Amino acid sequence: MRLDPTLRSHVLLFGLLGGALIAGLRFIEYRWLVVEHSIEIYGGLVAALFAGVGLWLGRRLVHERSTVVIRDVVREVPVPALPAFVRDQARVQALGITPRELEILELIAEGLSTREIADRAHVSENTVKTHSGRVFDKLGARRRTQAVQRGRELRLIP
Amino acid sequence: MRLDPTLRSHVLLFGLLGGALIAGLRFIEYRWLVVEHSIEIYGGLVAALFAGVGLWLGRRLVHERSTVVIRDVVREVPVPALPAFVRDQARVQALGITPRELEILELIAEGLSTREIADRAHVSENTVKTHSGRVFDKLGARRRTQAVQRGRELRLIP
DNA sequence: CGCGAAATCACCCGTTCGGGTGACGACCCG
DNA sequence: CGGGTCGTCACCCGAACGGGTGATTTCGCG
Repeated sequence: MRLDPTLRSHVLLFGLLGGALIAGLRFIEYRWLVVEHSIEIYGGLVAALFAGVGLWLGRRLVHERSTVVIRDVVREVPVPALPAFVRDQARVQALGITPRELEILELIAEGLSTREIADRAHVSENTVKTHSGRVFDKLGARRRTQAVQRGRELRLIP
Repeated sequence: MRLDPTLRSHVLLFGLLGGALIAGLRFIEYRWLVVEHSIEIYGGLVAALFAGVGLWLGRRLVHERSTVVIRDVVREVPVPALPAFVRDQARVQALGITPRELEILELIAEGLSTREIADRAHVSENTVKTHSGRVFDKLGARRRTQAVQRGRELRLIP
């Protein structure tokens, strides 16, 4: 199992935080204890600090970034991590949608034309049209956009 | 400014946590300090505990609940927080997309046909076509589905 | 083996879409 | 007042789409 860059950076982050924690604790220990400060203040500070770190990490973990290109301008935009889309397999079967049909539906949702889908899926345009026609039928959709809409709300596609 | 129930419960939660913290600290102080334990262990425990609490809270805050009705049974289910869609107004302006165009884009995203959009917006089909054409242009899209795709990833539409 | 489901491709035909151009009124701003 | 933006509508035309029918191949299952 490989570590992707993001995960690795998180691990690295934790390591650094651990190191900083140890160092910080030692420092605080010497500084504060010798001047007879209350253990409560010390504990409270540490607690607040780490609650904050936890909060920050929590938000960080559920956010992603993605690059988009518009008019030849590449930019990186924060995107709310749609928490790991899970297909409603039960509904797929209930509607009798085949894997290939689902695949074509996904490509449609990506905004591709029939020709582009045909190229990407290595089939003829006619084949794409039959697949899409069938999936429209099963979804009760009359248009591509409607099929995509339905597909989303039925959790068939992300 | 009114406090909605969710926010109020969060405030309450924080209050309780605060109380528990104080009590816990006192308890630990007496228990541990008298037996001459290391301040580092104590601090580490508190830190870990509150990092955990922070993490938990962080995840909690970005999740919503919504009521759904399935076969006449109302139940409250956790929902992967679609963090209350907020339109990227800056990008709307940057792309020079007008309110009307945005409106038509939304209706397209709902899977409506040109005719249906015309009816819903109380304008002629031709008008819808000019609006959609313009918005396609500004989004660099060639198809409805592509426009919807771009609109979503740019946070122009939900 | 034969049946059915899935995938593939073809052809036709009517509708919808996208793209281009032009035009007109309302409104705001300098 | 004149220019700019926005919204509205029209017409045209080629490309894309959807809907229907039919046909072939492959594959698993009984």
